[in-house]
Amino acid sequence: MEISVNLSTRFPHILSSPLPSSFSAVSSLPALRPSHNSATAAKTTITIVVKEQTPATALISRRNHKSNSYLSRKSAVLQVQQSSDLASSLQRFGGILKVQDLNAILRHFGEQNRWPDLSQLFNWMQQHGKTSVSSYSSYIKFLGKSLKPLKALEIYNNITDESTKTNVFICNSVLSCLVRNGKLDSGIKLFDKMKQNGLTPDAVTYNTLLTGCIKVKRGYSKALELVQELKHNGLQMDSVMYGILLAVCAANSLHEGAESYFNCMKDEGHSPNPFHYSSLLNAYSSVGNYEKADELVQEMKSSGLVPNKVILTTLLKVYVRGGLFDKSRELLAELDTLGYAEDEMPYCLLMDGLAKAGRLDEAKAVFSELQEKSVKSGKSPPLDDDLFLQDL
DNA sequence: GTAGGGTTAG
Repeated sequence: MEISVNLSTRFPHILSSPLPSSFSAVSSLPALRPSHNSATAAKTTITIVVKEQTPATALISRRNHKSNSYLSRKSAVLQVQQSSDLASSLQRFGGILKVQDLNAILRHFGEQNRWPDLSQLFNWMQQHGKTSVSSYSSYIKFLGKSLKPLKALEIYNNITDESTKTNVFICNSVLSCLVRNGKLDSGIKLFDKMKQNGLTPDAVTYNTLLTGCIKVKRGYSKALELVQELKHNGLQMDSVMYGILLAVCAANSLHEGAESYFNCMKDEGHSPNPFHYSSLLNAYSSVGNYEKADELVQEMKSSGLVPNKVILTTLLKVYVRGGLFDKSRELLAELDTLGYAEDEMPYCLLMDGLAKAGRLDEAKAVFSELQEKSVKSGKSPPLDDDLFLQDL
């Protein structure tokens, strides 16, 4: 079938109107671009060949339409991401961007640590009603990364919709933000409120809070309470959870507890990874139990894992704590050979142990060795949990 | 079309 259309009037209208869905246009639309020279344009007759739609061509048509729309949105996403003037580019492209596109830009800003752009975009999205659960969970996560837990709480507290406020992704994101910034007590208090409001916590929720127990006073007992609660809620311990618990035990010098979790984990069929091994080793270091440490490293090798820098440094710590200074020096030499002694940590471990044992000359000798090499150092201390409780 | 993970020093 072939029809002729006389485009004598109202070009823009014709061009902006979609063809009936039962037809697919074969002609090239750019040829229809209206001319400002109305004298010539008015006489233009264009032949459009149309074919009856079959299910197959209908599918292709939909795909092309979807693809074109996707491409233009994708282009707009890039324009906004690369724009030096976010406000004007949002004004220009914001209209065609879907919430998922804006979320992608939001994540991009977050991954690039572009904090001012991140907040500006989120504000725009809120003002234009273009947010979803994902927008909140991403934005709050990045507020945590940029050390702005108060801002995250403000965003969360301003959510009025009940189901959004108890959405597990958003709740986990807020709790993670607090824990990441050293606010475990505030996090646990907020967690209780969230449950009262209807949150059903999942394994991620508990792992998030358990992580906060590692570097905190009374962390072990808090962790035990959380474990009891998650089991009561029918959730199961997983490999990650065991990893966190081992770290909690190690941080509290509880080598028996660590051993017990390690064995439980294996009994339940989880294979320990280097993180599990290093935490248990670290727990052994608190009592200088080098026999068990050596045994564990052997077991690790037998399972096919190669001891890495952290494992060997932790083993050094065990030897030092156990007073095995000759063995320690041998291991330090091995670390050096492997290129694992480029920072000051292993030297500090050995010097500290020697000094505490009153072997100052030997400690000084290690210090001289350290000075001869170009070693690196540096790490900032974490933040304190201060006035957060009163905000909750 | 979103959230979470554990390791080494003082």
